[in-house]
Amino acid sequence: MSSARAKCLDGETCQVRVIHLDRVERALRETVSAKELNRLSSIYKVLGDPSRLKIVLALRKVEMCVCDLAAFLGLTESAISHQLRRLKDLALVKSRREGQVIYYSLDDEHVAELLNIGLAHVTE
Amino acid sequence: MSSARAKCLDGETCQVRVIHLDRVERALRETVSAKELNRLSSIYKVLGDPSRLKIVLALRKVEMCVCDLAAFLGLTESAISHQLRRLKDLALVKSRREGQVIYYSLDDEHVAELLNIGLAHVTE
DNA sequence: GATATATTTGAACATATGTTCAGATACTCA
DNA sequence: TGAGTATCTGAACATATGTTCAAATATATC
Repeated sequence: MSSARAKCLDGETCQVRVIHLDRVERALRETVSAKELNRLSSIYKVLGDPSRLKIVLALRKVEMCVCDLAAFLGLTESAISHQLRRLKDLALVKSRREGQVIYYSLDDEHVAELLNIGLAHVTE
Repeated sequence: MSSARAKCLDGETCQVRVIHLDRVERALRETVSAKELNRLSSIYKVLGDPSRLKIVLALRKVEMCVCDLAAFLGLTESAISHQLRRLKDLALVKSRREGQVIYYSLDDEHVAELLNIGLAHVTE
């Protein structure tokens, strides 16, 4: 239970204060891969902006085009387009073209589920 | 299906291009309250930082103190403390004191669930 | 009470982020 | 093909963010 010196993550010895070396080592053993961690944090981060969150919450109900979303949010169509691209890059949103109009909607049910869990946590 | 002029959100007439006025109006009707939207985006945002996400993922398994987490993440104890405060402010994390040591853990099952849904989405 | 330890705080810095503006694309329909 | 419309792009700006450093608290132990 007393303080101890531990090895750094990179293996070199350094001065790191640790109280529960066993817990730290266990956490290090059970850590998710850096790739998964970054992908997951990117997903949360992209939902962490009020504008983008408002976009995906709206798309939960009905697919919309850029100018609809711009009117809904009160933002520039350019701003919406930028945000939609970020959402699309992370596969949270997908698009389909119909004539001149591009319709956006949630990519799959996982995204809706992620939003619903969050909403339940907030509205209860 | 053709373009139209719509009223602004504040009721004043302004020049906003809209293709599907019905969808925009429906979205406006079904929008979540600003308070809930902000709270939800704050929760996602706080999980959107890799360091904080790593912290809560670790706390999912075992409670840890500041210096343990600092060793685990390879960050300053001060940095960890700052991040833990943000997590605590949003009620994602709770703490209890035992002697000189303050132990941190996830606040409730909702948080773990939110993380598990995300992880499932990423690791599948 | 005084000392030691664990944690917190506030200021400061560099970096990242969201939005806007102006202009470029992509596609459609006549 | 050419005009018209919807969307996208890149640069620029102001603001927000994460980390560190130095110093302050708070608690426990002697």
